[in-house]
Amino acid sequence: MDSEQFHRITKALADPRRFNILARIAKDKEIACSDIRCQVPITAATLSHHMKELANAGLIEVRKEGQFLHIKLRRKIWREYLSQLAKLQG
Amino acid sequence: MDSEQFHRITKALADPRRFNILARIAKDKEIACSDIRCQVPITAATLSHHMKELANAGLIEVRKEGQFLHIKLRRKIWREYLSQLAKLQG
DNA sequence: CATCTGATTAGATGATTATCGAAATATCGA
DNA sequence: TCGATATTTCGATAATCATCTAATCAGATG
Repeated sequence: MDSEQFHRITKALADPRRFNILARIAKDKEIACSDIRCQVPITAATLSHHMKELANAGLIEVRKEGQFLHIKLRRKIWREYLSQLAKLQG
Repeated sequence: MDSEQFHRITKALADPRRFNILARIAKDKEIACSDIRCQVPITAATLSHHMKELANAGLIEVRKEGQFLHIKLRRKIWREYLSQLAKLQG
């Protein structure tokens, strides 16, 4: 993972609301965007914005099925991010 | 670690310059603020600001000795943060 | 005491960004 | 085709924040 992506991820996590959304995504193998909206009080516009940030950071995989978006955590990237962070410790 | 501190940490890491400073701190057992300034091009005011953010997040321990500040990574906190992050993975 | 050096504070500026409402786009079902 | 639902885009606003300069504080040393 290059340092650019690393920092994009770090910034993507920095907003608490966005982090919580990501945590929600991580709970399931896959979740629909509309399901997230049922569980988190948030406007569609704002959720769309956060999704774009998470996708931009490479943290999620987005699959479109009809009207719906299905979201998955990219667990391999997440593990890479964690091991990158762990390097700080020496 | 409560969620408030967790989010303070994620925000503290979100600025690349500040993250790099933290990484520099982590490299040594302890480092003087003035040494950091020799190694990173940054004004004293900005460095002071970043130190405050890192301290506020609980990531560093600050020891004053005469005119100098000596900075240490709080490795226990860092480990706690990592393991908190790892919980996302399930 | 005068001065130098390290660090903080205050105040200002510019950039980024989270948020929303409204309009637009897309897909489905009747 | 019409209406309902899901999502995106646009435009605006408000808040946050990184950065700097200048001024100040604190400790060391002459």
